[in-house]
Amino acid sequence: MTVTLADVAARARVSPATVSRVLNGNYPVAASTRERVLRAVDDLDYVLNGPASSLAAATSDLVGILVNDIADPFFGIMAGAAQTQIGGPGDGSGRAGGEKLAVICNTGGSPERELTYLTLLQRQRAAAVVLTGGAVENPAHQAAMSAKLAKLADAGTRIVFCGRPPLPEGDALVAALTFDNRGGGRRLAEHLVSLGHRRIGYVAGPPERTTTRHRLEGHREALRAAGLDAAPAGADRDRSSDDQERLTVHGPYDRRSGYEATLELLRRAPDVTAIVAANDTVALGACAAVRDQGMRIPQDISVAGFDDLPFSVDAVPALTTVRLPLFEAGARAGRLAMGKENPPPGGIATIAAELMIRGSTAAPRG
Amino acid sequence: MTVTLADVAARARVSPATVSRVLNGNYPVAASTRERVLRAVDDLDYVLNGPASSLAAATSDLVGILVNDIADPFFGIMAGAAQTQIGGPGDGSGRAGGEKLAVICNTGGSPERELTYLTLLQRQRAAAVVLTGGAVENPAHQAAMSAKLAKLADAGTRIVFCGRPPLPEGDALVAALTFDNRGGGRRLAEHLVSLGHRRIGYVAGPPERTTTRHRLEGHREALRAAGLDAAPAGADRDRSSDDQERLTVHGPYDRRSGYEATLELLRRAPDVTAIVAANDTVALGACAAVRDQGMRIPQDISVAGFDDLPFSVDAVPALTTVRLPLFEAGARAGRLAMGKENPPPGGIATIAAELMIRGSTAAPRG
DNA sequence: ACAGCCGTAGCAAGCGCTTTCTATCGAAGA
DNA sequence: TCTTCGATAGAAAGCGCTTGCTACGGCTGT
Repeated sequence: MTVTLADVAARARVSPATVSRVLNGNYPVAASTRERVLRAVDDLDYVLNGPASSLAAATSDLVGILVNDIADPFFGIMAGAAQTQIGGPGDGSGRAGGEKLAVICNTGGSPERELTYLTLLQRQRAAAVVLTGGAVENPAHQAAMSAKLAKLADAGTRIVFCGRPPLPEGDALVAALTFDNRGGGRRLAEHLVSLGHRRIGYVAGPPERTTTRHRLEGHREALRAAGLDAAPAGADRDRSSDDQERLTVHGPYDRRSGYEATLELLRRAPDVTAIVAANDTVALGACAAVRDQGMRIPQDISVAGFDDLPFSVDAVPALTTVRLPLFEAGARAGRLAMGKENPPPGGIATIAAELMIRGSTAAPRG
Repeated sequence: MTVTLADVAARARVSPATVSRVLNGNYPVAASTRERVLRAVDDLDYVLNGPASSLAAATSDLVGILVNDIADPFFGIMAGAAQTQIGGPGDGSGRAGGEKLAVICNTGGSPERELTYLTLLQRQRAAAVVLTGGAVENPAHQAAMSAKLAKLADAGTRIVFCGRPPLPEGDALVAALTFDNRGGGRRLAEHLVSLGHRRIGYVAGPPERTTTRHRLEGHREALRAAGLDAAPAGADRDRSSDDQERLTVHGPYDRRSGYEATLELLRRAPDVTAIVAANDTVALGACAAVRDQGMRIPQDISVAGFDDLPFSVDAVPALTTVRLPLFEAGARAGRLAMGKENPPPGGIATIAAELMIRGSTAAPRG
């Protein structure tokens, strides 16, 4: 029924070994022979049997890309970019050059699913794995991840982190590209402070994620540097951090959560003059909430986001945010996964975040 | 080095066949034996060799999901939804129930890459393939796709279309879920007409895509029904379709194209009172262009989109659009791919599109 | 003119798993 | 008590491909 290597070999009047070598191009084959084989492949419409090939060669051409939420452009952009570097141009039949199959795995942010996908990829003897986005800061899970990744690396799978800090004991990893979330958070807060804001609300992501923590840390760093971590006049100095807590509301990285958290924030601290959101999607929700409360942006309250997703510039007013070069980072991660690019010195590179000042932030009134 | 089935068998003091049967759970194995095997699997940290398994069983647990642009939430949402139905909960090791590996393949809208990915999936003996989004209307490519899909189907791969019309000779397909783009386009135009608009610009997608054509056809259908396909007073009746052409500008489905096409449209026909965009992303660009021309939405000009992506409700003013149940459709496609759900009668189901009237459309002035 | 090589092609042994067919054991039926 | 059958387990034959090693010419060098 299906055409096998042997069929091609028979038609080309050569041995299966020769056909294999023509297809893999890693062994000298006379030009005339090669041509004959290629013609036979074409005539028979032969398609390599991937599993058989992977089994015999002990490696596969699968590259896994793990994302937290593929419906979120933040991940979509990175994954798409990575894929451009992975799925080669392809020649249709036979096996092309460095052509690999990039597979995007949607963990939904769940640690279990993350591990499950890693096992699935391990089972497939994946050539590489790219882990994108923030990690969950749970010691047990991190340990499990480390162990799993070590096993993958042992089996020859290349590991690349993209926009994700390397694991504490980042032994076996090939490369890590991490975003300067802390620096971005800091610069954003500095911007607001310099505009004159003193009470700044923060709509944060889920507390257990590294991304959330880093952005928030940068934010608070800036406030502290500006002497703004103190509680309002008259309050006990020791309560300053409590106050910061009050100005921070956590929730998932989605629009709805941004809306609700902002409402909650406005209830808790009606005197905030600016709101920083965990990311642009959340910021959109925050904007909606602010407006629904009858306030104008930025006249009554400033709002800022993070990531600079494509839609952010089209928000009205355009969203002040921190630009992360998602496409570039994803592409680079893809190249690293393919071994097309050398890992950065030390295995880890920090990618700069650029402050984009737009219309949604302004000096507070008065 | 790596643990194999045989190692597990040795440790559990059973034959490899028994281990295989325990893992696959499709053959009676005494409870005590099963337990012993499972313990051995655990002790040795055994992970099934996917390629070997696929080779022997002649099927794999890969399910391919083809998308045009994974950075676009339109596809991200569908793909993510499909994946929720495909990647089972997973039990970590061994082989879980209906657990499959969903792989998202980003074609970038390129016909060649689409075929390449199909070949790659064929090579992997994928269990199913889900094709999402509009197809390119090129006879040669469609023929190639038909042939490829027929071959895949022959090999036992299930084929599901999601938001994509079935191929002309849709023989081997299992199921097709198509969006009522035409109906949506029609209702949207009817809405604008009923508001009193007479000159409606259309910022369309790439001309060769089915989605583009269907939406545009629906649009023009409604205009025709309203007697608006005629050229402006005084013009030759025969030129009416020329006029429609003038009111239509094609471009890629992205924000930037929406911006530029709108500028072009405004130049060509400064008298339009409403602009319908190919989709929400394009609509955002259109809004920006309109505003940059110093016009207000909807007072000076109405703007509408298509898809109802999450950010659309947050645009200012909120975008009138046509809601497509992307998540539901994606999930259903996933279920169909898994064989968890029966295909619709006739193999093809049309999914309704709902008009969402929001603030970006209003009656024209005067 | 002969040994030694280089350039090619073939042989055959797996890669690790699934599955058909066969064997075995104990209990139930005659 | 002996046969029959159901429930389990094992033996072994591949699945289709890769690759180390061998084989075979024709060249080159002496």
